[in-house]
Amino acid sequence: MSISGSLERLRAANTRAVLTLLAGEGPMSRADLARGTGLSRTTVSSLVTALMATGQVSETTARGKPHKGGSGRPPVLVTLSAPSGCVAGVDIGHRHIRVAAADRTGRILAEEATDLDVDAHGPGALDRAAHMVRSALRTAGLPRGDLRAVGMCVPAPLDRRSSRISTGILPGWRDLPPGDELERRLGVPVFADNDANVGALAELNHGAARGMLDVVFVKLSSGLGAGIVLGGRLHRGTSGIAGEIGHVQVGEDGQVCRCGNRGCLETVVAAPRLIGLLQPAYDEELSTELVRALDSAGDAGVRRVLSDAGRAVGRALADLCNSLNPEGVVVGGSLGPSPSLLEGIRASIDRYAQPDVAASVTVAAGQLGDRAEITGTVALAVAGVAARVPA
Amino acid sequence: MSISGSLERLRAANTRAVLTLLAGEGPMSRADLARGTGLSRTTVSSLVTALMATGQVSETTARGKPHKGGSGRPPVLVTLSAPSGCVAGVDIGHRHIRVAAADRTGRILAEEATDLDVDAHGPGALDRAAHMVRSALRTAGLPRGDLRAVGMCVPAPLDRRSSRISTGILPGWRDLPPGDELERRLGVPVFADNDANVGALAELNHGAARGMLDVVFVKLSSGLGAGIVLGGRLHRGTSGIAGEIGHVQVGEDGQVCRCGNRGCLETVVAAPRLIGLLQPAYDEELSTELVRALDSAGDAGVRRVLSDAGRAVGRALADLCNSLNPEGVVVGGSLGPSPSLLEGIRASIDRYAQPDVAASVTVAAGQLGDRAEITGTVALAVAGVAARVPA
DNA sequence: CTTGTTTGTTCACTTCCCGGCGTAATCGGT
DNA sequence: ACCGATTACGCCGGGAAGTGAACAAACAAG
Repeated sequence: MSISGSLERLRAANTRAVLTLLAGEGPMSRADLARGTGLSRTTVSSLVTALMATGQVSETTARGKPHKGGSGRPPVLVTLSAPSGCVAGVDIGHRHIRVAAADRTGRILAEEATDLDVDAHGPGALDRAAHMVRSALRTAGLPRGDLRAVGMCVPAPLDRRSSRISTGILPGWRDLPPGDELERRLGVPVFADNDANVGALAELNHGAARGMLDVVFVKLSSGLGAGIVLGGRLHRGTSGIAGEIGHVQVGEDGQVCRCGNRGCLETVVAAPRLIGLLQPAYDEELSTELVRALDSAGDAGVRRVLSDAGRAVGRALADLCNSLNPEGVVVGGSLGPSPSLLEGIRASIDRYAQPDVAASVTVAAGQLGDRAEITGTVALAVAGVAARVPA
Repeated sequence: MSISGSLERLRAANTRAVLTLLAGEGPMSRADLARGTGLSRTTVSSLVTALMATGQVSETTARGKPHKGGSGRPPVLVTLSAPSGCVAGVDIGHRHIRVAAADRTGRILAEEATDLDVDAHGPGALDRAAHMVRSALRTAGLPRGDLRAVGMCVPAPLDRRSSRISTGILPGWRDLPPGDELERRLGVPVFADNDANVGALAELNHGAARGMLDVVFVKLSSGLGAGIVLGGRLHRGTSGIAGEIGHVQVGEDGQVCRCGNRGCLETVVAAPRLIGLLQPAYDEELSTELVRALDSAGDAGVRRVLSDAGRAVGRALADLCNSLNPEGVVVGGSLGPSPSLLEGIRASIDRYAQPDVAASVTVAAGQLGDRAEITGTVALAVAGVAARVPA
């Protein structure tokens, strides 16, 4: 009836301490683990033998170097064995679906992508996604039964309470809880979130935001969204729709936005609109990749447009930085790495944010490019599995 | 050499669990404590006897009612004995100093206030504050040696790393770390923070934001600042200067602000400026109190000005709500409770924030009025003492 | 007065962690 | 090649903490 005893919880806590230390630092000796956790060597030994019995860790055959330069018995390194089973990630964009199969450390083993007009109707896209997951598992040589969890993202805010897509941003997805739907199709737990949030998670774990505690990740592509990391954890807000930075109003009489308001920042800086601005001046058909290339090459028109867009985004970010005083701003999405965009953002932050706030924030491009989302969904799935009891 | 053993830490953790439960729920029986903490009655008994030996809790003479309506041995309630020693709070504003002496539960026993031009020079104000603390202790009949810690706030952002006041907002306080200075004068630990932050803490603990996890507390008085609570904890940012909502630019060619920019929101809505707008139309000299009274009485001019100010603030808050998706917005400061101001804020949030964000946020006036800060500084001191080992 | 219920305590037992001792393995010096 | 120094690891006994069962105490209801 009552919760399991405190002593067992203590042991569990110590076990977790050992495992996280091991996860963070890589293979180590028992003695090092003892030093790192503050536990005694005896206890660590006991924990490690228990963990070896359940197969969660194993000893490395390769002997490590003695502790401190000098002599001594060489330690036996104990290493985290890759947990059994696998996970998958599903990145659903406006115009693409991308899936990945990965082991439970987050290493991606197979990947698939399709171009597809996702917006139009949801069920078909979800069928397709489920199919791609199964296919990716096959390519990676993983039996379907090994799948433990799936992470997914959609390019729209997701209400955590109804698990529905908030507001009519994505037509054809009304009243369709994407997580539940995919879960029904695949038969394993699905963790769904917004694309900017998983992007932030990816950059936080493996990208430009590694080690930062307070970071704002902005994603600029078809839309404009932000994933906000505070205290090292994703901030989702009361109803889970935090990060809607794209709907700051920048002009009373601006273009009408899909959200229903007028003059939203998103209508000014979204990639399609920027391309629309530039296209008349170029012969070839522009794409975001081409625009980025032209920017790196120093094309004046592109630089001007991207710099202006950066300034507009930076204006909103400056306000947000004043409020949150973050350590970093990471810019992702298809246009994220453009130098002019970054410069524009930096300039606006320097201009509009408080001097001390501006001085303490780093502005950097995302390191994961268009694979940020899929990396993040995999991380979401890995975290989701780890949160359950390891049984 | 090594850290104290895990077992002792376990007992300490369980003791803390009992204490916090007791602090949250008030006097309870040992059996209830066992149910609440998940520990066994036996363990709780053991912990309680230990706590009674050190005098941290005591049994109430008044017997409680049996657990569930029916019969049974009546429980003997154990209650948190007011911890020995006391704390003090120091609220430093632009034009006043207010101090309070309180017991370690946060109950205020004596209070003093002075009007004083604090901005001009820091050292004098700090001397004065230290003097007032000693005086308040005397009035409360507390020996000076009982003072364990002091919480204080200043009306300016405070850099946590240098513990200095950030930027030249407060002239005469440059390079003067207020916390350290007061600590030197009083000889006990001083925990210093920004006024909006402690206000948020106060409303969170004892006011309008009780029980909320994500709240934005805005303080509108001489300046405009925000204290941001996320996940039930104050968010201070990387360098501790989060919440600078007053320096959102609302007009390129606005008035020059003390922060160095032009057109900051603060220059438009700060109380002195609002009073300056209204004064010409009134015979008597206006004060914030009078303005609030006129607003409640339905004075058209005041309502218009406050409503416009609310809309301006609400505009900035709407953007922040879009980013953070909080549960509540609490408006404090001398003009906080004005109905027109609140209406204006609510209207702007409804207009400019995403519909789902606006729908999930409550806008309310602070409940603590001009005593929010002093309550918060006391809470800061209480928390600061509790964080140390109870020895 | 008896019965039932809830509380709080005592006791025997288990779980867990720690320190010390002994053994294993390697390095550097002679 | 040998020997001390150093580090790593396992085993054993001791101590600390928590738990369940049993028991006395205090009341309400019948």
